[in-house]
Amino acid sequence: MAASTLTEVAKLAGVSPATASRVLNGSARKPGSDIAERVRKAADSLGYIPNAQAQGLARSSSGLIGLIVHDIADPYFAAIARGVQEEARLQERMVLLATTEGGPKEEKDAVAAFAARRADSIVIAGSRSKKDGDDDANRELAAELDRYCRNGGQVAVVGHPVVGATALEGYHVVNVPNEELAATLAAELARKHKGEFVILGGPAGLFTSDDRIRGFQRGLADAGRREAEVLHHAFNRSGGYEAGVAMAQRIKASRAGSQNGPYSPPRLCIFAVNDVMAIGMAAALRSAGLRIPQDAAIAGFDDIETLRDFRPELSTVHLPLEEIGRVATRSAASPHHGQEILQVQGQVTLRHSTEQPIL
Amino acid sequence: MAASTLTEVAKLAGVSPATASRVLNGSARKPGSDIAERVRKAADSLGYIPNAQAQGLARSSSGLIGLIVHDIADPYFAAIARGVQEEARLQERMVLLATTEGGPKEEKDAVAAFAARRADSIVIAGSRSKKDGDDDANRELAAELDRYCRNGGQVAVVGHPVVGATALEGYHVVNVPNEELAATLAAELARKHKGEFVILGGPAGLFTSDDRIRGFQRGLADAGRREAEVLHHAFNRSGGYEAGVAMAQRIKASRAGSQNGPYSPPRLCIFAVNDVMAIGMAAALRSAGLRIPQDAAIAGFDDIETLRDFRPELSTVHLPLEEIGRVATRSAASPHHGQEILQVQGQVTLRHSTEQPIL
DNA sequence: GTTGATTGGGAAAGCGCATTCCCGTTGGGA
DNA sequence: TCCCAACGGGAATGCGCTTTCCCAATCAAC
Repeated sequence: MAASTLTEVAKLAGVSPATASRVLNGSARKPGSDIAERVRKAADSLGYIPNAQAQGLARSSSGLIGLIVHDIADPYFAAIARGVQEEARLQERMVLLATTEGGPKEEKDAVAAFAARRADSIVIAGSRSKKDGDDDANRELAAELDRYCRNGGQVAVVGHPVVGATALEGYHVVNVPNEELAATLAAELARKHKGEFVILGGPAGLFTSDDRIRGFQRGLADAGRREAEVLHHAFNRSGGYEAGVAMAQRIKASRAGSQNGPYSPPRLCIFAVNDVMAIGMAAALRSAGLRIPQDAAIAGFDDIETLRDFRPELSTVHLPLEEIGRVATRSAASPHHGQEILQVQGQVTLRHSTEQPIL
Repeated sequence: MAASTLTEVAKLAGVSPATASRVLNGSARKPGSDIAERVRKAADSLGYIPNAQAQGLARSSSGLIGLIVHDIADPYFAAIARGVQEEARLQERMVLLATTEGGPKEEKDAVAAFAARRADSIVIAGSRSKKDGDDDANRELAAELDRYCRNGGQVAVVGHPVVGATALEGYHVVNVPNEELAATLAAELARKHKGEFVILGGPAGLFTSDDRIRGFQRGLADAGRREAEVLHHAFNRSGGYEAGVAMAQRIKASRAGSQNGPYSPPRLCIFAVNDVMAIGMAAALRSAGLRIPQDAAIAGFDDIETLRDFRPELSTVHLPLEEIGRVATRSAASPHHGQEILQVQGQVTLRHSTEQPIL
């Protein structure tokens, strides 16, 4: 038995398909209550489920929201996805998921796929990047997005405007003040921490990472501190761990070199551009026998919920991730004239991982 | 400018829509190469993107996979979702996401929505439950699933057959040996741990939770140990934390009561039915000043990746979550005659949180 | 050279629904 | 009582695509 159609319902109820449609799928015209009742009963008895594809075709809109993330298992994206999902439910739409591992090529494909499905709006949560060799793909991505917008689609981007987007109509940007927050974090750390700083960044060219690095350096400079060395590693836990292995050796070496004096060399403060990298770093240092914050201070960024139970508690910058997802999705639902820019607030949150060791 | 259509492409290329369709959208019949070339060029110059809704309508299949989870931000579900997503990409399909908070009513709605969108298959990752008052909703869910299957849909369920499902055609069950693994865990713990056991479960009626509780009790019994007390709390971190607050008091009280003797009362071993509950419990105990594993041993279930960096390292049962997602999705893609049952393997993994304190 | 098989393209019929347009009824105002 | 407006329902069209069916042309075989 194939799924029953509107026509079958209409026939059973003894009315025309038009009337059945009006009764069942919220039209402006409301048929008489007796007829409506009959139709509804017929639909019920047949177990009628409207064919969303046909509906979408007819009214050219799909009730779909496309969500683009790097990796749904990354808690950062998972949190945003939850916000998107919540808001989607309010809008009575469904979320279509695409993961891209951060590649512009994959992002372009995802946008095309969403466009093909006539998604009402697209939320891009994954940060864009500008690596060498990505130029072409980025251009294509921008072209694809422009086309999507010209066709009436709405695009909400988290964190950063799309590079090279020419059409402004239909673009919504949820601006995350990465740079400012990183600067504030640097300022606060500089006040308490007198040693050197090292920045553990993602791949060069990744906007989110670059912004946070730039902000942190600026904060250091404003506090009259030297520019920090920058390490580039993968934007995930492994990247942090890998960096941590090297870092541990370095810390130990520098200690060994100054064994003659009564004071150990000044403690390093490591700023990882996101929490999972910070955790990777911390894990590597710990397994090398170093203690945090005694042997090195560590700060992250994002304030991932699952990591709140990590010890020592991680100093970080709180970002309202779910809220970001909600805001992006909401804004994309209400077509705005011209490009819309939304702000969200973050909050520097110092915890135990950057505390002063008690001497 | 609206998105261009197949007809427009055909017109520009000077062929019929039928031919254009055959060229662009993989049909069995391959038009001549010169014509194909012309069509492809036309499509390219117009930036043609096939309308997936129309395609879906015409060939009555959508290229969509519906995924049902309780909460996408829960790392357990996020990991499964990643597996689903990976496999979906291989199948060249997209993932439609629905979150239900575990409510049968919401699950039914999600299934209906997927059916409306003519999803090719549905993966249900969230465990079903059988609480009082859920009976009606569960029946409706089963009915909805049955209908979906009768209409040719494929359903893959993780962990547990759907209660009350009558149609067997189109059902795939990825069987997670929760009970056996919990029993093994209990056996291994019983060998090392001589004190009392307490089980921290989810809400009564939640299958996953109930299975693990039952298995653990069986394991204890087989080892000749007393049945463990069972606590029921929310199936997430807060539930664990809440239970932990009470537990901390209890442990302290029992200590105070036996201050006269030289030995402190035997250490408790707490089995939480999932990792996030275990973490919540651990956090609560810790903030009450208790140490793990010295003051209480804790074990979880699932082996959530993000929690690997938690200290003390959590004893748990490893589940190949991504693999589970992949397997479920793969199996749902290949219509099976009758009900298909798949097995996945878990692995008891003892770590520091249940180690013997050094006396 | 004729016939039958095969190929390659087009015309047309849906897929299931929304919606416009049309027509028959009814109700109210003059 | 008559006319016009408003209403309530149905027929028909089209959304964009796939696919069946049909037809003309080409080819091989006899």
